[in-house]
Amino acid sequence: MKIEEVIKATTPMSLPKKIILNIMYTQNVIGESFSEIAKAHDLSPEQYNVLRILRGQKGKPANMCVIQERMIAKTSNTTRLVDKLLLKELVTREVCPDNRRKMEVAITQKGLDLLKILDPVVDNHEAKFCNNLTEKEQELLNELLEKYRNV
Amino acid sequence: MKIEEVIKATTPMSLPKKIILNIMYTQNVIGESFSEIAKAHDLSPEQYNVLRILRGQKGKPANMCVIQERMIAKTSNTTRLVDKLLLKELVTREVCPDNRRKMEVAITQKGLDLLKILDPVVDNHEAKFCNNLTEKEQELLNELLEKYRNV
DNA sequence: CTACAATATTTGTATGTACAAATGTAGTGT
DNA sequence: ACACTACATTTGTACATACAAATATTGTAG
Repeated sequence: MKIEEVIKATTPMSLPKKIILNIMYTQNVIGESFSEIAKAHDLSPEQYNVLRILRGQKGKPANMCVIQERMIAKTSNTTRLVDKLLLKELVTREVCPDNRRKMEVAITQKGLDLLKILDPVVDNHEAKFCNNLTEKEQELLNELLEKYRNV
Repeated sequence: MKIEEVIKATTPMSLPKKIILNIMYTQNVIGESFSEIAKAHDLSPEQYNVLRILRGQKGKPANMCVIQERMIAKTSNTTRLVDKLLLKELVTREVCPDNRRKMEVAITQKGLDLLKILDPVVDNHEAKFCNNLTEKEQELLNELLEKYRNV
């Protein structure tokens, strides 16, 4: 469906407006699809995101500001996200011995196991949207998005 | 900046994953930029969205479900969005005489005036991101996004 | 006409987000 | 040592979102 039909526009729109709406709406479609996946395992998308970042640390714990800077939505409240993950025993949180201002957050085995289960589901979710595009088109889309974003 | 640098990825990612993260992150960048614009006029992005939909009605009032289906984020709570706009006297809300289950929401002159002020700012915001792309590339990006989304 | 399903909207509740202020710790200059 | 600034995180508050349940109205089958 074209974006004009999605929002049932009555008058023609400029190309820049169509692109913006298309990106906003596409993100929404992706986000809702991913929400379902995460929710089925009692995670919010942002909680999943934190777990993924912690696994990327390969054993090393991450402190709060490291997590924050690696998140997609930079304005999330990391403290409360980690609180929720703690309750589910998917992460640990300890004061950093070298610098007591910092916290060391690490993923637990239970957290790693959960990610392992989710991996193929997430891969499939990511691949699903690319089904209609050739490899060449995928590369092009990726390049255009980066060019577009870097104002 | 490439998306790998944005999220400071340590290991290489698949193209489908890069595209998804790129769309999510780009939406975030656009959204935060637009939030500032809306906020400067005491509107949330979704409140602006409702006003824009109501103006598109060209005088005809819209009922709640019409507003809902034209919004980008379909899960917003339209009742409470309209509540906020009512308080600012940017819209009116009345029971529909033909069907008392429905509400008729219409934009006021004050609302139209506000949109008029915002129009050039929003146009500029939309155009800004396209600056790096040729007309041809813009068309291509738009087409690829629609192809991508329609799973 | 009555009971029941369908439609349109509102409300309640839990959760998430945005942002400012507060807290606690570390580094720096005097 | 002292005051001061910078840093890292947490907390408070208002607002937004997700989703189920409640309310009110209309349409419909028997």
